[in-house]
Amino acid sequence: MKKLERKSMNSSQIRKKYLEFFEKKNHTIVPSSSLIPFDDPSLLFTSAGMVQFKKFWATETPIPYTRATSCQKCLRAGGKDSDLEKIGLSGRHHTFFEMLGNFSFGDYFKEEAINWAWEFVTCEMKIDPQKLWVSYYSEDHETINIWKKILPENRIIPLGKKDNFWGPAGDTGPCGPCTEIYIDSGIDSSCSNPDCKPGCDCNRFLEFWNLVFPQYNQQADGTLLPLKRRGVDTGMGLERIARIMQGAGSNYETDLFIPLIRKLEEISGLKYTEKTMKEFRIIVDHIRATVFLIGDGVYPDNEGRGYVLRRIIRRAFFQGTKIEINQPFLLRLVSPVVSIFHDVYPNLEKTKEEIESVILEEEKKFIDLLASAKKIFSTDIEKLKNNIIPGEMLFRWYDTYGIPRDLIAELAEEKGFEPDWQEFEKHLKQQQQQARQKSIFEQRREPIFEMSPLNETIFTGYSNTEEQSNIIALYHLPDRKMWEIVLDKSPFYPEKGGQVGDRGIISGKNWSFEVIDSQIDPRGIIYHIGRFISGTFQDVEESEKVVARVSMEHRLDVCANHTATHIIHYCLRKISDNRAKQAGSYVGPERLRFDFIYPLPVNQDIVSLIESEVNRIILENHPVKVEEMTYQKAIEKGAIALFTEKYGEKVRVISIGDFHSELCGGTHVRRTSEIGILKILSFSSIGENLKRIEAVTRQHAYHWFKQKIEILQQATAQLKTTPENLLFSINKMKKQIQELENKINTLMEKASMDIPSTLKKNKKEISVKNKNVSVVTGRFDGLSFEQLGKIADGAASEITNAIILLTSVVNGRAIVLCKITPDVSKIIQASHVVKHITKILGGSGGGKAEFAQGSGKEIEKIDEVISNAHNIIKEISEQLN
RNA sequence: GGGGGAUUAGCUCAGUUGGGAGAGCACCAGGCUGGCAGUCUGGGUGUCAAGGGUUCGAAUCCCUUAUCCUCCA
Repeated sequence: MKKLERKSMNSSQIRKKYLEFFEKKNHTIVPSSSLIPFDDPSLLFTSAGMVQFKKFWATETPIPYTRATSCQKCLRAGGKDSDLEKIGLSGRHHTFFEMLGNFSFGDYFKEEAINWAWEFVTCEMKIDPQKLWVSYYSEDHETINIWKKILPENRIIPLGKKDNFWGPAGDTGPCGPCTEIYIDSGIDSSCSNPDCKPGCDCNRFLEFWNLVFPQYNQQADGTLLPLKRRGVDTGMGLERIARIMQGAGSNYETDLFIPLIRKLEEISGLKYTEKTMKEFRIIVDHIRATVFLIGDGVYPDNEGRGYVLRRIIRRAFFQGTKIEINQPFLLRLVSPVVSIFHDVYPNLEKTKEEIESVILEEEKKFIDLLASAKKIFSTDIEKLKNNIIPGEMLFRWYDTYGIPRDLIAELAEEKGFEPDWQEFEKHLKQQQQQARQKSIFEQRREPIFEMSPLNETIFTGYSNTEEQSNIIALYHLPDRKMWEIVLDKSPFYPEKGGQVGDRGIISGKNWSFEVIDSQIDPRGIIYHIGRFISGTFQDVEESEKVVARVSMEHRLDVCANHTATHIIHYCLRKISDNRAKQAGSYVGPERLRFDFIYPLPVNQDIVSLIESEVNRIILENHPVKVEEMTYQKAIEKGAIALFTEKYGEKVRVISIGDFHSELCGGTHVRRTSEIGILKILSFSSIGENLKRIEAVTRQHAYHWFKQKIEILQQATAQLKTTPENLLFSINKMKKQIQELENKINTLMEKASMDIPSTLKKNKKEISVKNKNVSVVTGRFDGLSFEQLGKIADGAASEITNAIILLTSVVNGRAIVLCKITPDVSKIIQASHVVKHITKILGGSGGGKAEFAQGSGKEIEKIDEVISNAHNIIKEISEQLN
């Protein structure tokens, strides 16, 4: 066997060889960034190695290195590039995977990139060059000329824009041609097409390395301008190269997956065979994604990233039910995943227990959902007249209740029903279109002018709140009726890390502009959003000199709340023995919100303990220090980091006194006493183990106290007492009320003894449709509907064949209530009587056969109506005939 | 970001064209039993998520907000 000439290599060795190879070529080894893109809300997850370097190509601001190499953890499971549906069907796609890459930012280009890639594959990996094919973008002549020097032309395949032209990531930005390297796994795995070659969807040619050459900058109008800092961006899936190096049939039969498959065999009692392959693959793929997502701080949720995680966990669990596992089991796969990766990603070991408990909770919830799904299915299906389930019903199950399609299909088959999937797809498509259209509409932004290229805004707001700068772009936001200004230098802090964007004023020669929000984009450009308060957009000149001034009041409030947030975090950790963990925060000018994971029950005592601790620290007037240092150094010094990793730049560390420090990009007060005072307004549980504290500081706290004290003063004034005696007075009053109520009840009971005699006095016998009926009337002013109803009930239990008609005057209106005993109600209905009577009284009403009510405004007619009731009722019954 | 659904007693949930707020469990009181387990009798403990509107009358219909579930992006 010739295959054995190449030595099998495990995945750790491949990672190491790759990074070392490029390090020798003067690349800086950059650690993998988090799966959650740092400062990039446009992207759901890190989906490629280049994500953390994106802005290095787009801008011309200084960068720490021009060559980099990394092994990046990636997730493609939601948003723009999702592979979720492909998992299990192919042996080469994953939701979570690792991508090896080398990058050039305005340094080397196609020639070196291609030659080094070839050298690595053939010399380091020792792959037989005869088996390698490549593809290139058909219009990229540079690339084909380089390849021609390396391998015969019949193994160099041109492909179109769809396959071999990359980007831009959004509508604008860096993009360029790419070239891909494939391995031919032999004619056996080919499709039947004799013309089979790279680009074909069958299994013969496996693409494993994509070299992208960002060289253009796409403009909003679609034109391609040359990129000044053009470069190289390559990506090789670790799972694919491992498969090749280990001679495996698919990515799943490598050392990255085998231990997981073995464990799953043990749990399910089934073997990994052709029959169970799909389920096994989906489960082991998804558990990796789950472990890494939770490890990077994502929790199951009903929107955004958390929602993607929830779907992944549920899909995996559902596959489990197909191989007859019906209890929580995914958590048992966490340990094997951690064992595979703990060398490369040591933080997994630390969060392992938490990952397990989050997964268990989610599995339990999903089991509940499946149970309720079955209930909904059987109730709805009874309404059907034939055995076809309409698409609308299918869609409602799926869309509203989240019942998985597969489950619907299973249940339907079990009960012998036929789902109309075609109609279902129509509904789904309609929803997709609607969502897409709406989201495009929301983001309309019309440029008035825009300097090119647009560079990262220089942020000066840590030290200054006022800045002389130049205006380099102006946009109109027609949907929000607002404008956006971009400056070359800005003191405005843009919204990030939970802290809201600064507000303030930008003034030019003939205009001034109120900034109500500041935002930042992935390129680091700060947008000042707001309205013109004098002048209009036509008065703004390109490159005009302006003065940008941040609102001090706004900034100070925000700073106080941000530092207060850190102190709350510190106190929570102290009280919980470091078990509390920040899950998110909002730092605005009026209030702050702090969400955290806390595995213990929290009661009011703990909340007030936290509040007094925080205020003690505020009063102790500790200095708040800001330092810049490397990430490594910060962690060594014990700073708390919410985001696990970030590329080699310096990070900011905020320290309070000598007891707490935290990585943070936000703005803070200089000493804790500037916070003034902190009041916790609410403490609530917002989910499984997830708690929320809302608090106010500075004048907002003062106003809170002031308002409460005013209420207290009003209350004491009303009760003619002092705050100290307030509780005593209230208790006394309560007792008095109780006594009074008892008295009233006694009186009512006495009075009600008279009611039957009153009613009897007013009883008249009439004949309706040859049936003897007693008409009983009464007027009890001041009694409510409810009380009249009770009287009517009492009367109805004593008199047979009765029509009871009661009235009263409440708030100047005549209210009417009618009760008719069951046998009589078949002849004449209470609602008819009430409608008729209330009409006479200038009102209306209605109800059911035995009971009805209504009201009218002409109270002077009540007595007449009552004394005439038996006649009126006779009339009604005759009309009905 | 855009849809669909939900929110009713401590918990799980019913509530029909708008017409008197309900069930089971839990809870409280009393009885039976030597004690426990148990059981019988009695008791509803409620801002129908919040606010506004329509109506003689709203848990129910309309609008706004909050929270949760779910689908799509």
